[in-house]
Amino acid sequence: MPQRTKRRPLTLRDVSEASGVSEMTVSRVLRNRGDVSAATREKVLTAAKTLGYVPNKIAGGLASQHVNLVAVVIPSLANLVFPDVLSGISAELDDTPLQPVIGVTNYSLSREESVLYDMLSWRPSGVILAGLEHNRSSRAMLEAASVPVVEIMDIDGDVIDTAVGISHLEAGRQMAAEILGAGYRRIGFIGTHMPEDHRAKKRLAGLEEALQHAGVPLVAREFYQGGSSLAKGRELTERILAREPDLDFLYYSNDMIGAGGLLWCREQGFDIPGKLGLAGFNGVDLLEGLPMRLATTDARRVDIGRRAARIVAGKEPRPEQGKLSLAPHFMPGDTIRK
Amino acid sequence: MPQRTKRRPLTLRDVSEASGVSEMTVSRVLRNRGDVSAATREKVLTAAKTLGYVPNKIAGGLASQHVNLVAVVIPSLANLVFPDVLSGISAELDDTPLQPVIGVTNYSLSREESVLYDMLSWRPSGVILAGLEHNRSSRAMLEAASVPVVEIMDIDGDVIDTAVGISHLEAGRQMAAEILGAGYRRIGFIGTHMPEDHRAKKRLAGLEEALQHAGVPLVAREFYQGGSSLAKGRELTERILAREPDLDFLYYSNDMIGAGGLLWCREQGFDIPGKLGLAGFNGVDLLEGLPMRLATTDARRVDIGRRAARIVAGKEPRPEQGKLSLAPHFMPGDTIRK
DNA sequence: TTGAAAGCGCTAACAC
DNA sequence: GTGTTAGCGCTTTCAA
Repeated sequence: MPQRTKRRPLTLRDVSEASGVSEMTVSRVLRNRGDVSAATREKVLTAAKTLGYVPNKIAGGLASQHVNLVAVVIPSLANLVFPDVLSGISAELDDTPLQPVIGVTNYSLSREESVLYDMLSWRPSGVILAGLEHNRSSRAMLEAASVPVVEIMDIDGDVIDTAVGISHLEAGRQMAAEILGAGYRRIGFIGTHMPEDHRAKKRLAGLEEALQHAGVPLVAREFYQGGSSLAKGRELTERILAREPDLDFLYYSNDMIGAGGLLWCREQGFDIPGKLGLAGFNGVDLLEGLPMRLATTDARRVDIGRRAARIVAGKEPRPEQGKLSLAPHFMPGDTIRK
Repeated sequence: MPQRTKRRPLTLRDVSEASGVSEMTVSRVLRNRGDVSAATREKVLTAAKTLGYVPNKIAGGLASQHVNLVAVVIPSLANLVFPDVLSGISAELDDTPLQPVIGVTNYSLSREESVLYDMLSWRPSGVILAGLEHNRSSRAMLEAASVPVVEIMDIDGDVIDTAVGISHLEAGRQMAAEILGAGYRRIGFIGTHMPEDHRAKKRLAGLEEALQHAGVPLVAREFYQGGSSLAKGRELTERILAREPDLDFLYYSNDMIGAGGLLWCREQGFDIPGKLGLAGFNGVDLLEGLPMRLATTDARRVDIGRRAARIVAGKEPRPEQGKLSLAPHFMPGDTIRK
């Protein structure tokens, strides 16, 4: 085994010495800035490659007073929706110098605060974060950061700088219209325990508002804690139907539990969508390939990621009033009567 | 709208002036280093909070010559397995000063190289990256970085510094033993097109080796490109059974396509596990809640994340030979005969 | 087209 | 327990 002395990390100076070109010019070459003759350029590039030099962005960032990072703060990676948002962001950032850095809050506002603090201490060029609900310190930090801040997923509420998302209130209303239009009248809702999930809460509010407007009460609600899974969907569906056997429609707060409910109902021999209609929310890919396609609302996740990234990157202007509202898109699937 | 002058970002100096304490002592307080009297401490903290000061880690990192970041490089976030690995990493890093920074390669070695280059330019304290297959430049960079490098998921191959994972060869052999032990003899394999997926390739090799050893040939293979989904699983299952209708076992390279196959086979009325056995790989949560539990191998994702993080954090020593091998765990489910 | 000087905001090392 | 000094590795600015 070779005696592996702990190398001093390489610096610009090493490349400068190896190439016989000043540090400044080496720096120019490595960043493609300013005019450098082809010959010097070549020398520098060769030297850098030979040495295996990797520039130190810490020093660079300090000197230039800016850093090409975009802080992206989301509640969870386990939730199927966020990878989609991230892929939209990456796609749009790919042809810019900006790079996303992901932080995860686990749906906790205080964790969000500390994640933001850590990320802002790297002085990113922009921030993208999920939701409009943040604690006071987080809002203060974001305002003090004086970089673009884009809140995503939701537009129903107060915006710090810019919001890109759908109206979940509207999504709830839209679903109510579809449910009522299809003739269902005894409707139940299944969702996460509310304090944590502001967007589901807004959808429920939109649903109830529209139902009430039509004189149709929401018959039952069932809430759960923790992550979503097919198993949870089965369990909650069984429970709500045990309590209220004559329900004719179940609106789930996400596709995963909706799919679990769907599988369970089919096994029980329910007539879907004839006697019982079902709908979820998000429009995740997972639904393709289930025995029946669950009705759902496409929450425009990839688009949201893209547009947010475009705004942070300066590819498109900040929308008027700071809100960019995308339209939630109802997808009928096979689990709601035509 | 208030005239919002572009503020100069706050510095230590501002806190120093506001509190009447030297910059150095302010720095000490903010980092909990060295002895500072309770009184000064209080003054500093108050001043910092009032101003809304967020330390500049770029400057800090440059001065201290180190940065509490761990680069985590994975192929994809859409793949259900990586969020699990990441949660293991986070869990173990949570009580250390280290923070994970995620980079995504989209299963491309050249993209891996550029992601590594970018991450190493931040001079992280350690690197965790998926797989043992990297291009020459990537290996060179990692070796030159002189920080702990932990390759995860796989241990069948050459290690740069440390590897934490399971043997996929062994997982394939183990599955072969289970399949043969249950009496299946006409076995097919369904998986991703190989060049991209080294670990699936190793499982297939392990499977074939063990089958061959028992004098049982692998009857059919079906490969696909792109992401995994239930729909893809259905499609491939239909195709392989159209070609080879007398197969009595299907081994899938992951649970998602396995689950799709399972759903399809049930709809076709196949007798599972009687006439046809099925197994996937990974042991993802998704499987709970399907009509039948797919047989699978638990790939120890969370444990892998934890152990890798522990090694990077110095909580546990680098294993001998640089390889930490966890045992893949067969889970029979309901789709293989007892 | 190239180079020299100054300094980004913080912390290590040492003095008091 | 607190302060002073020097300097981390780059880029900005300006001069040549």
